[in-house]
Amino acid sequence: MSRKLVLIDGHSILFRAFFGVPLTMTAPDGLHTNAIFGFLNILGKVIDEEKPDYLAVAFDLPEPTFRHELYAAYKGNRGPAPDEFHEQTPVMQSLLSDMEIPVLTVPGWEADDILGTLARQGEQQGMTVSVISGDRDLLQIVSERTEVVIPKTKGGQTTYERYDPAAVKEAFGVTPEGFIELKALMGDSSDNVPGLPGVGPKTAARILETFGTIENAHAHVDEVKPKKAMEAMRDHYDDLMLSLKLVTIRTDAPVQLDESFRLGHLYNQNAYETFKRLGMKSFLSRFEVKEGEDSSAEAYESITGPGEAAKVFEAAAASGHAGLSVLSEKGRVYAAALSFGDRTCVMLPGGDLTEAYLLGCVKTLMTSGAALSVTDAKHLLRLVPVPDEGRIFDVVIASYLLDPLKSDWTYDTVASAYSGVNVPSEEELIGKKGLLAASSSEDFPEKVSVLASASARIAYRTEGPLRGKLKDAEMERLFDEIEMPLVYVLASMENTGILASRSELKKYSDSLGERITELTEAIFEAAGEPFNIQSPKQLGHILFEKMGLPGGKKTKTGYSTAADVLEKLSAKHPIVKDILEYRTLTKLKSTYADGLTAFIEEDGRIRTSFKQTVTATGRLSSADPNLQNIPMREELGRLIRKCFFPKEGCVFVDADYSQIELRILAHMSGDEKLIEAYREAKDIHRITASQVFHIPFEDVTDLMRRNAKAVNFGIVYGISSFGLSQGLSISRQEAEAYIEQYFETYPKIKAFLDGLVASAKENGYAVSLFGRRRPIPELKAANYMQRSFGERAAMNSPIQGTAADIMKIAMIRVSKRLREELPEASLILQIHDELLLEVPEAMAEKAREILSEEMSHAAELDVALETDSHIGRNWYDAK
DNA sequence: GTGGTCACG
DNA sequence: ACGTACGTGACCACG
Repeated sequence: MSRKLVLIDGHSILFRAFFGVPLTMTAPDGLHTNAIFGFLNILGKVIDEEKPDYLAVAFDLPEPTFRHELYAAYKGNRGPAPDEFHEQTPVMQSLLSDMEIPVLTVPGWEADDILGTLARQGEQQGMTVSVISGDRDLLQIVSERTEVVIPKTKGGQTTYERYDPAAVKEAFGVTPEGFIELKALMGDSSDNVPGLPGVGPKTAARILETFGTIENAHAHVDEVKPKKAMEAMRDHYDDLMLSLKLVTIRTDAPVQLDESFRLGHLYNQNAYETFKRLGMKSFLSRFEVKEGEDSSAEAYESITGPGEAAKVFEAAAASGHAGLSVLSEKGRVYAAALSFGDRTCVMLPGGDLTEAYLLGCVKTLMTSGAALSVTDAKHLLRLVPVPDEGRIFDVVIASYLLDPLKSDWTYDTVASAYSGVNVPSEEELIGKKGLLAASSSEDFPEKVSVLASASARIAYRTEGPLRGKLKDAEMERLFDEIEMPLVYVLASMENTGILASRSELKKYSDSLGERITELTEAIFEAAGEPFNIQSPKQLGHILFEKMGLPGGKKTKTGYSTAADVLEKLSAKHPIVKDILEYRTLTKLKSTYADGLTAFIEEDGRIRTSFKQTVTATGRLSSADPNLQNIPMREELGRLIRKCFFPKEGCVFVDADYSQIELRILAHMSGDEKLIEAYREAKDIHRITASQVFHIPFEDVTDLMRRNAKAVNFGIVYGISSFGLSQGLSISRQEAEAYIEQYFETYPKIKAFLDGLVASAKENGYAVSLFGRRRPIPELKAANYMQRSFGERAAMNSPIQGTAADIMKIAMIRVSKRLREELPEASLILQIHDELLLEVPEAMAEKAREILSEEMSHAAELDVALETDSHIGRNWYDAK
């Protein structure tokens, strides 16, 4: 069986549906949904009957295409469709996207061209193709492998007119290619094609039957009958040729049929929510699970006694593989669930079954050697810290690796993506405020049981498919050898936390407060009135309207008051400097001094949450609070770091990679000159300046070095002359010259970056050295800005992603070495290229050796990975 | 909830 | 002509 491609002419089907379904149908918000409803009915039927392997829908853009411009003289007589129709088009497109169906629009190209192009590509790839359209305009692309299907609705029954080459011949007396000429002759008023005056379908068919082609008919124009047609052809042949061009569907549109067209999970969580929002209840039955029902967990067994629980845990261990979910908050257990074989068992602590007993069972299971599937391994490991020996598979992390652009993976979204079932989300069950807040409600036991059992069951069920997908995507090792081992490290880091001094933060905050008061008074004085300095709107009004400073407007909402704008104004009026200082100080006070104080727990420590499934590139992120953006660049802010200190008897040991991303670039590009520069182990920015500007190393000025450094940054970010000009405050032309000189000096880097973009365009994703993928859908965008962004991301992601991979490897190895050799030392923070340890003072040097060694050797590249390390009594001194 | 701003790598 | 450097998270104002 060859693969089946179904292509849908979106506008024409939606338009048909609009007139086929009464206009009375609306969403709760009043949006008409009749056309959407009709479209979905047709779509459902098409999928059931055609059983496509690949599916896409093409739409016209509202902009004029070149053909319309070409024939601007002819006024189309297609009456404007009502607003009730137009309002449904974007909603339809977004719903299709939710259903993971590619929606194709290309500026300057009509949907017909997109469909024709994809149909031909499908044929070339050996597929059979069905094009679903509401009209016959597409009949010319019918071939041995491509049919056109036109749905007809009669009395609520949908039937199909199917056209293969024979059916076209039978209905119109011409071949599909001949259909082009037929249409050119007879014209098509709805498409602004004039045709020959006085020539209708009959005459047109007769001419083609007699002469075969228009060209041949023209060659024998005297023989063309009737006379009227003869004269028309003789006098309007040029117009006819234009018509021919106009009606020919092109097959060279800039679209590419690939695996992204494969039919996926139409009825997923996103689509479910959109259907609900649109009030289209009748489609909800297509989802495997209705709201509130949880067939994925089948019926769960409630286990109430310790003996019974122990047996369940034993049975789960004996089965070799189980899904496990332990719901807990602040160390308090609310439920545990186990899913294995066809059983799903839920245990709520209380009565005979104590929390401690349950935790004992969980721990035994985790160290039993059984394979465990979970939806939040880090949470489990924080509750039950076990050494990295078990076989734990976190289905959320696996889902993230497969689609890192979706940053909010949770068990319910994993369920809809990889098991095809829909389960209620945690928020739907217990609300946003957490388990403790929900525990007072009457139906809490049922809700928490559903939550735990669904989570355990989903984990158990989706591990298989996810592992298969990881393997297909060549990310199995990344998952097994980096991401999962890292979870243990992160759990331990989070549990450890970092000490922060309440009193020092208070002192710092108060001193900022005093200065802020002074500045506020000075600013009000200068402005002549009090106002909210923190409101960009009010500030813009004062500066640019009342005080008349030259305000280059920037944002959509009004004047920009961003620091780079204000800095240019700082010479014009003293108030500007005060405002900039006010900004800095209030930021430091509210976000850091006061903000962090609120996170200090009873034992004096702050525990951040390291997020492993958020970034597009594979980096970690830190939240609640974010400890990865503690001030550093300015001295005043940097002082906050003195408020972070190690516990009694300990010191901080800190190490950071030296220009890891540039070194990765040198390695991956294989550029000998850059590699050699690193081998010489000199100041890399200075070397770059010396090589790019052809100046002896010793003669490089600070300005040259600064420029070279900015270029190096730019290269890593995915260079653009505009970006570099911004970064250096120079003209675009100068920036362009720098880039050109840089690429002349390091030709392999240019080739490497070009290759990254080409490869990402071909595959749809960028890849790191360790196989981490980052999809870049923007590369296909018609919009220049979006596409350029995609190209920069294609250059940056492999570099940033590789750096993230290497740091993760280093963390795993450092953690292991410390556990074996310095068990009293703790890894406590990661800041992208930096690690911070808390170490008993006597072992500081040893810890520093381990840290530098493992970071440097986390990957063996063609250039050494060097680190800078420090020891200090607080974070400020350790940097 | 979104946009503007700014802290970090 | 267009108008951005890559990757994050937190706070504030405002509708």
